[in-house]
Amino acid sequence: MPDKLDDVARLAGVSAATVSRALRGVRGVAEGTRARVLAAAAELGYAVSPAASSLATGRTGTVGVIVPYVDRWYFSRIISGVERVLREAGISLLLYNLGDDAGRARFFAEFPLRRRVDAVLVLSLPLSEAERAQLLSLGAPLVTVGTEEPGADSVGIDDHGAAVTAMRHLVQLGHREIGFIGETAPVPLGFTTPLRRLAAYREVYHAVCREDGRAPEAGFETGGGFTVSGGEQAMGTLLGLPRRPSAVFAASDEMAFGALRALRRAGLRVPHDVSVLGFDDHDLAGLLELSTVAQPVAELGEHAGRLLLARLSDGKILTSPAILRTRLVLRGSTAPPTTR
Amino acid sequence: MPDKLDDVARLAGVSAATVSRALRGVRGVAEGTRARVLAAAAELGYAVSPAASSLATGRTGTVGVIVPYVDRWYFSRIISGVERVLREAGISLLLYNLGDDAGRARFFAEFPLRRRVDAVLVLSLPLSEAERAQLLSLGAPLVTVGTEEPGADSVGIDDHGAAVTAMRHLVQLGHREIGFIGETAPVPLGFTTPLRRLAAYREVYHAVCREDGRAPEAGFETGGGFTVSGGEQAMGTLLGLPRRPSAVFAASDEMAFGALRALRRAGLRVPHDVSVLGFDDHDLAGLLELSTVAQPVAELGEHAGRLLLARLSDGKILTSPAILRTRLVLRGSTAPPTTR
DNA sequence: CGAGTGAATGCAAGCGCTTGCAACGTCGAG
DNA sequence: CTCGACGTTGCAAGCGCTTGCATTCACTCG
Repeated sequence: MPDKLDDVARLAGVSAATVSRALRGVRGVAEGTRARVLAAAAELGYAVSPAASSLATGRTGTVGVIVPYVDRWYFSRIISGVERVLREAGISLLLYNLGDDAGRARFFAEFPLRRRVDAVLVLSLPLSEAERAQLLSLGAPLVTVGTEEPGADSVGIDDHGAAVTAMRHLVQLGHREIGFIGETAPVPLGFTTPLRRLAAYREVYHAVCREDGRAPEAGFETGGGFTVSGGEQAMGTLLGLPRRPSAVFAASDEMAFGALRALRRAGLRVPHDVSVLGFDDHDLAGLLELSTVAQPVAELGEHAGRLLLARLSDGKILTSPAILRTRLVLRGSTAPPTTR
Repeated sequence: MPDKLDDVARLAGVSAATVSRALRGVRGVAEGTRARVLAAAAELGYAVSPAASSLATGRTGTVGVIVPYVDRWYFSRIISGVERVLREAGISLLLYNLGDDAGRARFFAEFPLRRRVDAVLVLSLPLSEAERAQLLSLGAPLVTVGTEEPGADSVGIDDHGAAVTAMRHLVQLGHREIGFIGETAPVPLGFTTPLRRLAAYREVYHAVCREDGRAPEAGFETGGGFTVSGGEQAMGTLLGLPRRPSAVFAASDEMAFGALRALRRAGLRVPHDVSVLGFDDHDLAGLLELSTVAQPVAELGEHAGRLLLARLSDGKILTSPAILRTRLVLRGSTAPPTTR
């Protein structure tokens, strides 16, 4: 039984319509009246009912954020960034965590954000034709981070370019035998980021092999599931190979951490025996002296938030995706190979 | 212009009232009718408008989750756990990130969840009298994780007991000079968890000092802000002390990680020169061979989710908080002190 | 001085659902 | 055969806002 618009109206001595207008700052209300209304509202501690307002206007003051995982470093940072800018704009954030293919299927089947949000943000998730259509059918702006979708604004980094730079660094150090830890097909949830990093790896590694006049080692491409333990296993696989790589490029720092562990357990020293290069610049990368590709994760989130706000107010969609800069951070895990 | 209840009603050849009842599974609708309605709704891809429904019933199908940070390991895991169980129950999660005191003040001033949620979950945040009153004034169930509040259900761990166990482990190994890395007053956002762990530290450490007939080193209590870099600095402080501790108990793994780094930089070996014990069992604790107190973070979140659902359906509040078990995980960062 | 103008305000009709109550069979019991 | 009970369904009144349109009023201008 909280107060309603009418209570405020009565207290301020005006009609409900005027209160509504005054509270929302709509023009057409005399200054004095507005002040009186505001005072009355403050006195009663009144706040409009989002449900009623939403029913009347069709707007919800809420955006839906769809994430594959919330408890991974990358995603939690992005969410944090988005949340910050939305909160400052007075917009609430409805969080939907997919988790896996089943969760994803359920989400799109039930589609809980129907009529619940004014805009949607999708993180790192390439959409199927049907999913995109479904999302767009909401008639709400769609923004993506890390993927590009027709009809959506997007922010991201140049995954391919960044990975090529990373690989070139290893090559320049003198490495010719470079392993990769990423994701093996089928990639969970259809992520394309791992594929882009893999493609960059291949491009550089295969070029090196061509120069050396030999075939690329097929076994050098391993999957680590973007987790520490996955990375550890993948490194184990790499170490079991007849021809061992002298350097490893991991598509995420967390996998690189796992690789470091596997190496340590195997009694190998980094970077003396094997160089390791990661991707992300995770909080702990510095701690572990991991060389890596830094990407501005918090900024990605904030930028996405700003894109949402922009789309919410003017609705225009940017023609090209915003690409944020990455940079190679060299620490102690990469060095020239030692001849063995 | 999505379909509305009436469209479904027309298609099914019944009244809107019947559709409403059929869709929600309310008793009092003939089986055949219900089937027809469901079919019609499916055919149109109809879904009720949450706003309208909420306006009519007063329920929102949403719970608000208030967190101090989303991008810290502990919180992101909890959120993930909560989200999972809520999602399975078809409930949406509105996320509010406080960030700092200013954000907290703003949150309670604007109080955006007023009339937006059916229940509220507060993570790790001790509430002021006023804040608690404000939250309870929503008339919605309140659940907390990591704190206890009158009028709220809660889940947590036995921080004090767990920390005492951790400290005793160090003592049993033979350590008498034990440093602490936690939070120094004023604790940000008024967290009490750091204080409980500090109290446990003192209890054990002071007892040891009494046995040895000497005064506790005041400088042994340092603050690391629950971050890696904070932990690193704190360890630096500890190392600068005239009498250096032979073991350090960090109130979080992330601070322990920082401590490890400071030690490595100082050229000291763990556990040979200094033992380090953390708290959390962070994903990377294994990687760094950190001995720690494991707490079931995901379970805390899931339990909180279940508590919310229970409160949402029957409204009864548990008399006592649920305490989940912790356990000491011994890895390679703790060992008996070496006489120097 | 009257008509015209524009700003400020109020009226009332929705927005799309839920739900108490009435209406309408149908059926079994008396 | 009548009546009451019961299971189904529909009616219509909200739920608390927003907003197009009408109204009122104070001015300005010719």
